[in-house]
Amino acid sequence: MAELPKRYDPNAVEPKWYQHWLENRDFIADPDSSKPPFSIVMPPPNVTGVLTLGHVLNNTIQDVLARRARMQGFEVLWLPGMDHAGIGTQTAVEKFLRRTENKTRHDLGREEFLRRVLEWQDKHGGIIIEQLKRLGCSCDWSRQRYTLDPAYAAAVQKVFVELYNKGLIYRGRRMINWDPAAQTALSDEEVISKPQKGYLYFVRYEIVEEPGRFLEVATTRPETIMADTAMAFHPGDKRYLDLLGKHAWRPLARDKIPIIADETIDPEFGTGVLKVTPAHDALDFEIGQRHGLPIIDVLHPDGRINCPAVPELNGLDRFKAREKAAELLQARGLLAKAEPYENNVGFSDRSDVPIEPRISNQWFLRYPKTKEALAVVRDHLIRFFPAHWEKVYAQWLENIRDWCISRQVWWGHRIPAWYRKEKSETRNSKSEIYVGIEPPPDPENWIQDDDTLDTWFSSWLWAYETMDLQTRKKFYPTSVLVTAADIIFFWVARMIIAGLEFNPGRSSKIEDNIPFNHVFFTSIVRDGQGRKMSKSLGNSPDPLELIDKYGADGLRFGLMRIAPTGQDIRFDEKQIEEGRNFATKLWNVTRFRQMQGPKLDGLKPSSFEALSIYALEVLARLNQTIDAVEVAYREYQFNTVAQRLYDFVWSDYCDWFVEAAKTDIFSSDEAKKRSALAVMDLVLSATLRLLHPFMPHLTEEIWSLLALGKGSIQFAAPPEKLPLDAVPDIGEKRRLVSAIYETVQAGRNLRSVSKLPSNRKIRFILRTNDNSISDQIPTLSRLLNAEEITVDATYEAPGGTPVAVTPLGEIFLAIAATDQAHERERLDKEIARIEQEARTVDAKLQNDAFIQRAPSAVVEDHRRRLNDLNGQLAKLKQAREGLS
RNA sequence: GCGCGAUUAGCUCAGUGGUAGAGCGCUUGCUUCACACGCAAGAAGUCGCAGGUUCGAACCCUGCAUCGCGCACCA
Repeated sequence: MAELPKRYDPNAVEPKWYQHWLENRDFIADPDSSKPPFSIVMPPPNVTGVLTLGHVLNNTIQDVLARRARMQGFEVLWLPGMDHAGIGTQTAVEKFLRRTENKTRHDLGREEFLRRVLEWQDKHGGIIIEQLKRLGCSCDWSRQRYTLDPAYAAAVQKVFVELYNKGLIYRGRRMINWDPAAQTALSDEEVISKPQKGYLYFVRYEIVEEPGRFLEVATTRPETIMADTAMAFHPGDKRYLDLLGKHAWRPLARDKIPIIADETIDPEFGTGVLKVTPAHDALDFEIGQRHGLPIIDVLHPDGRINCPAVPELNGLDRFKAREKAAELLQARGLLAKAEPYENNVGFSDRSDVPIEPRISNQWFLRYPKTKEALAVVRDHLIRFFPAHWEKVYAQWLENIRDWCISRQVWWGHRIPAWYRKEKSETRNSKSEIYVGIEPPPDPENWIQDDDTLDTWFSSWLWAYETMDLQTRKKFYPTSVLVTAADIIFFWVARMIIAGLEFNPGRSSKIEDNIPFNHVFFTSIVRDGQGRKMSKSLGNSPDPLELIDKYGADGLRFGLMRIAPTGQDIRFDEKQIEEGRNFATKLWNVTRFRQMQGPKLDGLKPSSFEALSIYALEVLARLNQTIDAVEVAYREYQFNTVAQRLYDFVWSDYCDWFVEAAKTDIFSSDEAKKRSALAVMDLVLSATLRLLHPFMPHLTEEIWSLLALGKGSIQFAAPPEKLPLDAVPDIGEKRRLVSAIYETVQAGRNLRSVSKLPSNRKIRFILRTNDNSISDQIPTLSRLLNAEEITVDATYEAPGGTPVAVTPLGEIFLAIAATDQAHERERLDKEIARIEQEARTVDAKLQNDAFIQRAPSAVVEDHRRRLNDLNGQLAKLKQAREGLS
C-alpha cells in the first residue's frame, strides 16, 4: 500500500467523489422504493443569486439530515430548486438597462423586457446550483424545479382562480404599502420599520369662521398638506370643542376643510390636532371613510409631488418637497416651529426606501384555514425547533390581515384576470372582470391585468407542487423544513395554510396534508461585530473562496460546530480553519493506521474481554458518543453532534487511545498488535460513519482507502453501541485506565514545572502497593516519555524530589528539584488548594440538613471525596516536610 | 407598549440543582518514528445586578439593567 501524503488535499478529493456519486445516481429518489420515506424540499434560492454563508449553513444542515437518513435506510428525497424572485430579478435587470442603454422597461415594452430578463437569467441564473454541488449537497438534481416551470406556473394560476371562485381572492381599492423605487405594491410583511431622524413641524391653519384664530397641528409630512381633507381632534378634548363643525383654511393649495372629531386621535400627541390626509396615511384613510371625506392623491407613483395647484412643489421628490413646503409655510408665517424628531418609518425590505401608504386597486387574499393553521402547530402536528417560534407564529396568525398579492412588475406569474374593454379606457374596481385559467372566449373584448403575483404566492405551493402525484404519494408531507426564521411569515406559515387549504396529501386527514412534520429554524450568520452579512457592508465572505482554502468538508464542519440552536452565529474564519484542521487530523490518524498494514477481520463481542484496557476505554467512550449524538440529533442540535465527534476523535481516540495503543502496535507480540489494530479499524469505521453527514467527501475517501466497507459509506448503517456491559470487570478496568491517565497528566506536570523539556527521557518512581500495575508500566512509560519507571512500595524520596499524588499512588521525578524554594512553593500551593476544598466538602458533611435531605448517592460522593482529599493531603505534607 | 432571545475565561460559545468547561488567543517546553493544520504543560472566570425558593443555585422563581430581534404605535 502506498503511503498517503501528510496533508489531505480536499480540492482533489472532493470533486472526484461528488462526480462519482452523481454518476452512480446515489441521490435519486425512488417513489416505488419499499424503504420508508424521508423528504426535504430545499428553500429555493433566487435564480440569479450566488451562494452566501447563510445558504451554506442552511444547505449543510439539509444535507446532514438527508445523508443521515440515507444511512439509516430511508428512501431520501431532497428536492432542489430555484425561485424567480419577481421584484428582485426585475429590479436588477432594470438597473442594468438603465446603465447600459439608458432605457426603462416601458421603453422596451412588456414582451421585449421579458425577453431581456430571460437573457439575464440565462447569463446569471443557476450559478448557485453549481455552488451547492461544490458544497457536496446530495440533492436529487433530476427533480430540480423552478417556480416558473410551466407546470408549476399552471398550478399557481389554478390556485388563483380557485380562490377567486371561492370569494377568498378579491380585487379592491384599498390602502396598501407602495414602494416608490420598485413602483409596486407590497405586502405588510415586506415593510420593515426603522427609526428615522426628521422634524416635527407645527403648522398653523387659520379658522375660516374666525379669521385671525389659528389651529396648530404637528406633522412630520408637510409635503402632503395639499391632500388634507379635514382637521380632527378627540371628541373629549375641551380645547377644541367649540371648533367642531367649523372649517380651516388648508395652507397649501388653499381651500376650506372641515373640522371634525374622532375617537382615534391622541390628545397627548403634539397639539392634539390631526391633519387628515386620507390618501397618504392608513389611519387617516379610516378616519376619512368614517366621515365621508374626499380623497386627494398628491403623489406620483415614483414619489414625486403631483399637485399643479402648488407649482413650487409640483414635480419635486417627496423629501425635497418636504423641505420646500416647510420653507413656503415659514415664508407665509404659518410655521410655528420645527422640532427635531425621530419616528419609525416603514421601509421597503427590498428597495430600502420609505414606503408610501397609498390607495390603490390591488388583488387581495383573505387567508383561509387560519384557525386550523394555528391548531396544527399548537397541537404539535407540526413541531418547531426551537419551539419558541411557535409563539411568534401564533401571534402573526392571530392578527392576520388580508394579503396584497398583486405586484406591479412584469417578471412573474401574470394574474389570470381580464377586464372588459370600455370606451373610457379607465378601469376601476367596478369594471367587469373575468378570471380564468384560459383567456376569455372573446379575447378581443378584454384586456388582461398587467400585474403579476407576489413571488411568495407561488412559493407557498413549493412543498407539493414540486412533486408529481406519484412522488407526492410517497414523500408528502415532507419530513422536515430547514429555513431561516426571517421567512416564518413569508413562507413557513403560508405553506402550512396552503397545505391545509388545498389538501395535496394522500388522504383528507390533516396529518397527511400539512406540508412538513418538523421545521428547523437555522441561525442567522453574522459578522464578527454581530452585523448581518450584506453585500453593501462587504462583510460577507465568499463561501467558494472558503471552500478553495479549507475544503467543502472543512467549511461544513467548521460552520456546523459553531451553529447553536436558536441563536445567531458570529462568523469567524478561524472556526473554518479549525474545521480544516480537524479534517487533517482525521486524515493523519488514518494515515497512521494505514502504515500498520491492511484492515483486519472484525472484532466479535465475544473477544472483547481479551482487549486491552485502553481499547475497552475508547470503545466505552465511543458508546457514549453514539448515545450523545443520537440525543442531539433528536433536538436538531447539530453543534453538539459536531462537538462530540470532534472531542471523541481528537481527544479520546487520537490523544489517548492511539498513543496508549502504540505499546501494543509496536510490540513483538503479534496478538496484541492485531488486537490494537482491529480496535482502530472498529473505531475508525464507526467514527467515519458518524462523521459522514458532516464531512461526506473525506469520510468516503478514507472509507475506500482503508477498505472499511463493501460499498459507499453513504449507505452504510450508522454504528450501533457495543455490548461492553458483558465484559467482566469493565468498571474496574475503566477505573484503572482513568487512574493511569491521571497519573500520566500528573507526571507530565512534574516534568513541566521542573523545567525538563518534553523530549528528554527521564526516570520516574511510582510508589504504590498495587502489584497489578506492572503490566501497564510500558504504556505509562510511553505516555510519560520516561526512560524508566520504577515501582517501589517503600520508596523514600530524598528531600526535594518533585512529587504528585495520583489515584495510583505517588509519582516522583527521579531528580533533585533544581530549585527547592520553587518546589516548596509549588507544594504549599497544592496543599492550600486541597485544604480549601476539603474544608468545603467537610462543611457540607457537617450540615445535618444536607445529610438528611440530599440524595444518599450525593452524600456518599462527598464522603469519598473527603477521604480522598485527606489521603492526598497527608502524602503531600510528608513530602513538604522533607523540604524544610 | 406587548412578546421572544441573550448576558459564563481576553474572544466565540457549551454547561438545567451537588468539585465552573471547550476551542481560539496568551505563556512555557518540544521538529520524539500519523499529524507544527501538530504534541505536552500552564495562567486566566465574585457565571450581568438585587432579592427569593432550596441542605445546596451559573442552573428554578421575581424584579431590574444592558444588548439583540419580532409585533404594535409611529399626526
